[in-house]
Amino acid sequence: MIEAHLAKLRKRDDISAEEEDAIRGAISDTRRVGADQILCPRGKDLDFSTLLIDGWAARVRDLPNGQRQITELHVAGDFVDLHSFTLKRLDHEVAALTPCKVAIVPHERLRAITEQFPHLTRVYWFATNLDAAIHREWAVSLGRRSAKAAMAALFCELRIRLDIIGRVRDDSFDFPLTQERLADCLGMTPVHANRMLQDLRGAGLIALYSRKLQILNLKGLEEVAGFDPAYLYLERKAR
Amino acid sequence: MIEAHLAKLRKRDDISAEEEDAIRGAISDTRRVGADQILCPRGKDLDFSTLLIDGWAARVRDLPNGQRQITELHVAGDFVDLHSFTLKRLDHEVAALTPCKVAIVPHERLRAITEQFPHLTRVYWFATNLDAAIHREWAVSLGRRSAKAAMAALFCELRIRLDIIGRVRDDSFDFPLTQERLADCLGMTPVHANRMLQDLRGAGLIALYSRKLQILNLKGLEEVAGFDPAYLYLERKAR
DNA sequence: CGCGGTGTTGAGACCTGTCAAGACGTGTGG
DNA sequence: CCACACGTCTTGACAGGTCTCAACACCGCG
Repeated sequence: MIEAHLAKLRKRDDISAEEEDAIRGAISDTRRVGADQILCPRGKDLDFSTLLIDGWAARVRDLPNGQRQITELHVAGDFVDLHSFTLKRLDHEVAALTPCKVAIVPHERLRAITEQFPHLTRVYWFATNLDAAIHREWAVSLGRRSAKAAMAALFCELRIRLDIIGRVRDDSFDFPLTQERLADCLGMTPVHANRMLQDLRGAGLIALYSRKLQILNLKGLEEVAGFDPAYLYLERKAR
Repeated sequence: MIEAHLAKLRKRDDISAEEEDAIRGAISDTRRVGADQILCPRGKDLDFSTLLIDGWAARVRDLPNGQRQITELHVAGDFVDLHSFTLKRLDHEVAALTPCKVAIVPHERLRAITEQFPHLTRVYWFATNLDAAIHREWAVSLGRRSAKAAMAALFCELRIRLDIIGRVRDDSFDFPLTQERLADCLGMTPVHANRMLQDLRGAGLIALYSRKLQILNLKGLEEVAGFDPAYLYLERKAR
């Protein structure tokens, strides 16, 4: 059930059998949440974190004027609000983009991990730092990449992250976002997202139909994006 | 010497005398770095982290085409690359914007803290999560705020962060960035940054001359920005 | 006094947003 | 089985925000 999570961790460091047991033991419960439901509310005091077992979720910031910015996408294996363990409350919502299955991990059990498993603590600390690295890359896209390049970069990132959890086949994977939500990731309007998508399709780089994304020319896509996966920290090291 | 750092930590949680000693003991060395020098290189394996004692620094991502995006500004008291402790290398540079004084903290001593001081570990984990929250807010600015609002939001953020370390007087503080670097924070061109600055000045919201920023109408500035300081986690809580 | 970095201003081009209409596709109910 | 409704995708025309290029002003410093 937490295979994707373990795969993600073990991509970057060794996790001992004892640590794996500690992780499994930290889960108190499992839940299902419908699409468009709020997984983690903004602002409220939280006493547990949420591990995404299956489905897609997003960190969402709603603005006073009705606009929204998605600051990160989450897929199976991601601890969508591990940072709430030290922050105690979130500055954003986490929303389910599809029906999701999640595991609940009480903060008291995370706290116990920090008392008893220093290495596992560092591994989870690393995981939140990886989220921050993804945020920085998105800032680069939002600030300095053209709309087309930003979209290409997002697709390159997702291909790697999904590949780690075994959800990519021949550079193809499920991509359940509507164009409107894709636009919310990239800080543009849905209309413009649509046009950029057409550009990428027209250039023979991708195909995206019925929520399946196929990368037809990975090298070309990475070139358009100016993509460098260094920020995903794909090397296995003692943390 | 690390008063600013302690003030920042104690704004969000209690730090015991013993923990304070551990922090002081973790510093191996102190250095001075000139303006425009690189404090922390990108990509290289690092075995120490850098605590900013005095001066301004920035996390910088350089793009192939010569553009740059600053993803966070750092002021005295900030651990500019605490995240390198678990990441082992950085996906960005940290550059000195002014002459800086820094303290060096070897990763082995941080590791010892994670083995011996679980609470202090959580406090530092929190600190990196706070950086991530700032990244998210910048993503909102870059993606969804107008150029003028984004600039206003940055000034609002800096006022609070600098106030925590006692560097604000009557809503005025040193602001040593050139307009070009300000533009690099906001993902715009220097010319446009200049015009937006004029807008804010013209509206009587701020004055910025000879590297001093004075906020003349804080309420108005916050309104223009749509500013909500929730993401700065200004409440003191057991982490 | 001259120089280089920085700040300011203008005109025009370009990218992206806005508004609006229509196409497509899927599920529902008659 | 068809008609319809709704969400989503697509397209066009135009507006507006931001960028580009260029020139000039300002200022601290050697």
